[in-house]
Amino acid sequence: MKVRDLHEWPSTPEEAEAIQDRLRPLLHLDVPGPTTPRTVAGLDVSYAGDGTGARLAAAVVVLDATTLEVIEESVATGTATFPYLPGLFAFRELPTLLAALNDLTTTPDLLVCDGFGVAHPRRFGLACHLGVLTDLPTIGVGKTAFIGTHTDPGPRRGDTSPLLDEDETIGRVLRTQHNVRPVFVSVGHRTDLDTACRNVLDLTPRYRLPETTRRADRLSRDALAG
DNA sequence: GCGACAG
DNA sequence: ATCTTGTCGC
Repeated sequence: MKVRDLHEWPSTPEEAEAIQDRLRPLLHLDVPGPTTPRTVAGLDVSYAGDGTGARLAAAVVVLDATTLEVIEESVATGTATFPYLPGLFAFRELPTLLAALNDLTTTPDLLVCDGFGVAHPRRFGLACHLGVLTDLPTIGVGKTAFIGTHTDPGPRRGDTSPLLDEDETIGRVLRTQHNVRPVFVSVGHRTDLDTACRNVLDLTPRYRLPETTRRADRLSRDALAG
């Protein structure tokens, strides 16, 4: 599929933050999202090593949204060119993820990202960045808290509580399985929070994490190994 | 000023 | 993310 060019690349955290601030106005937020996507892609990255220079493998797995069967897979390997800094996490994974997306013959109706969308210090997490670069609907599904405050949602699958930053709703804490630790859902691009949570529930018939990310996680892990 | 801090 | 044994439970 076609991906927007990565024209400039930051060499300092300050430049990275400036890029986020410059791209943020390109987001389409609170527009109706894909309620019944035909295909959904999961993205994930595995690492070998630490800091800059770590080897990494980025995987994209496209599933049929109805049957959850694999339609297409893509993996790319590379080297981290940016250190891990909370809030700038995307700059570590973006180049390799885009390479994997580029090799896709399919154009997914929705991208499910590891991490956050607008639930981010500058409202521009990985899911937002990938959304602007692909112009596809994207959502972020985080496994642990980042920014914002929340109360625990009820114990049943489908229970939610708002993720708040002051008075602003930046995401939703969503229980995907009964009595299982919830996930953090936030919108990235071209969708709304209700649709995003609906999509995540549709992708979690059995496990805590979306089937898309589980598949991508395995694929990226295997790619690093052999 | 001191911690906390997506993956 | 990754380093890591056994263990409890469906």
